[in-house]
Amino acid sequence: MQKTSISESVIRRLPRYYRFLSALERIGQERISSKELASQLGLTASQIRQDLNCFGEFGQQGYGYNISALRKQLKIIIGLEKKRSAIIVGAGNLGKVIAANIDFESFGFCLSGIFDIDHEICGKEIAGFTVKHMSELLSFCQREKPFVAVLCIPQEAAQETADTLIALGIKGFWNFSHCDLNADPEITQVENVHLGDSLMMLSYRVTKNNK
Amino acid sequence: MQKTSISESVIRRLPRYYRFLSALERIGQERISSKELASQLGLTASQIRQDLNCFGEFGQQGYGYNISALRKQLKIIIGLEKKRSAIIVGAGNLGKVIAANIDFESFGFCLSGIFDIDHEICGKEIAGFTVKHMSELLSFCQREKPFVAVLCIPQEAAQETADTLIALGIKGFWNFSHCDLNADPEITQVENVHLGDSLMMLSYRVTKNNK
DNA sequence: GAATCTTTGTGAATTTCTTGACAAACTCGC
DNA sequence: GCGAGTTTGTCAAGAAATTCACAAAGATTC
Repeated sequence: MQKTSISESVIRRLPRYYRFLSALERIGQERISSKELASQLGLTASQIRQDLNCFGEFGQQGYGYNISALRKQLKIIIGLEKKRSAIIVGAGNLGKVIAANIDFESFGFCLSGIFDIDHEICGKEIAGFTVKHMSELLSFCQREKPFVAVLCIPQEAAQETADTLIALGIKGFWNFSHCDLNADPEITQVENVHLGDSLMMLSYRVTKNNK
Repeated sequence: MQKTSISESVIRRLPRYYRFLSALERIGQERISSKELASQLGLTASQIRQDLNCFGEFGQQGYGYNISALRKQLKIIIGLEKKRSAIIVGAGNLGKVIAANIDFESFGFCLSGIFDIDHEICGKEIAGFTVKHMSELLSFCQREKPFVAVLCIPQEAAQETADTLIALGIKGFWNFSHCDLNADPEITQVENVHLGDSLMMLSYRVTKNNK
């Protein structure tokens, strides 16, 4: 299906396509051409066709793309039809908000546990889960085999915790810990979220625009 | 100072450089070569030198870069020494966490107000601010001239609210509203944060890696 | 202070990404 | 069911980003 190794640039655009097609499907639209899609997303038609063709031929000449069929394909490509077990490590402010507000099911995961090192927090209930202590990680992982971990811990602890989790079989990290994790990309995938970086980019742009 | 228009790819790397140099400064390191920096960041030395040279000549042959001097320059380039007024619009779960956990001062901004449309929420105190009702936006903006707005509202309301804020003089958006805002890039800067997209990219990668 | 070593800044080469162009294939209206 | 109109998939051209390579300049050693 996949023609050759997919570039980062293409991968970054996939969620946007998926999101947009979902919105179109919701309002009941049936078909769309690459040209129309491009104009709505601010891209070129050529780029969209090129991107989609990395994964297969989903369109039809003279017709365009069937929105719900294409969305379904993208869903499979991105892996969203899976329900991979995810745990949250670190139940501070951020951990809590993520537990309560991210609909993991929509993104190919299913939340299966929340852990923290602080005994004060353990035992409390968050988003329907009782927070467990980190010392229970080993037995939990052996039993439940979680696939990914959401790291919401201080950066000092992040790499060490990540290494432990990798040893316990974790295959991916959604990392909110203000640092860039090291992990063998053949084995473990890392998606770093740096809100600070994002805010700095905004700062750069408004600065540049208002010199 | 700036040689030519800076590409997106370079801009995306700037915060990472800044973050890393800050960490080096904190542990008391004085100098670093592009080679060493590259190996620690997983980039090439050439790329780092090329990137930095977009903004000036900060290094010295045979020595490398002085960490605290370079950090200071980056701070200016990114605009972090400014203290631009920022407001949060939408004081739900996400708005609250951002208000409480983002150190705006470190990123070139200074939080000056929090707004919500829900009368239940207005009047409550968050991060030292009393939440104001949206109807007070006009007079607040005329008085305080906030520079950027953090949008933490449902996507249905996002574009309309953004348009209102642009009319009130807002020059940048840090947009958490699950949609891509439209705005004239000559006037208004938009930094969209899509946690869902980020999680989808993780899903894609772990899927691909475990077929 | 001379010789060697290190490292920058930069022009050119290379690689990657995006856009343009068009034949082939399908749709749609009559 | 025919002809005009659309739109795809793809190859090639063009643009952009990254890497290479090296002269020039300062650091370091003896």
